[in-house]
Amino acid sequence: MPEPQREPTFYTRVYEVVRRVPRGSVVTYGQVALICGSPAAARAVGYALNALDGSDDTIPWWRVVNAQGRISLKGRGAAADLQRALLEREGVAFDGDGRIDLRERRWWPET
DNA sequence: AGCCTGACTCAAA
DNA sequence: CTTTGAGCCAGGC
Repeated sequence: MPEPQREPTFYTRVYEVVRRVPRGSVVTYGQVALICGSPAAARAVGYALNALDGSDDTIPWWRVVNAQGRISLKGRGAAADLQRALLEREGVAFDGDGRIDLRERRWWPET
């Protein structure tokens, strides 16, 4: 029998990683890419999350921010406000420039 | 198959 | 501080 199913796709890996991010913590796109095996595939991570489009509420997409600790949905308006609201509700604080203190909020999987 | 785009990131100027 | 270019992956035409 030929291979019934190949390794999980990049999307799948992204979802699995994001799903493990605990409440009140955040990760960066680059981090997720690294965990998925492609250190420089941060763009694909964003693309994967974009593909969710709210159809998968089991994935805390709002806990993913860019490397500067800021929300990358700046150009999408409503979604950006939603993300910030959701994070603040989990206890994640933003400074005057809309940045999160990654030194304290960054989550990292256990090897 | 090729080319373009995008919720990204980093280094260099 | 800002701007530019290159690298990465998947999807649509």
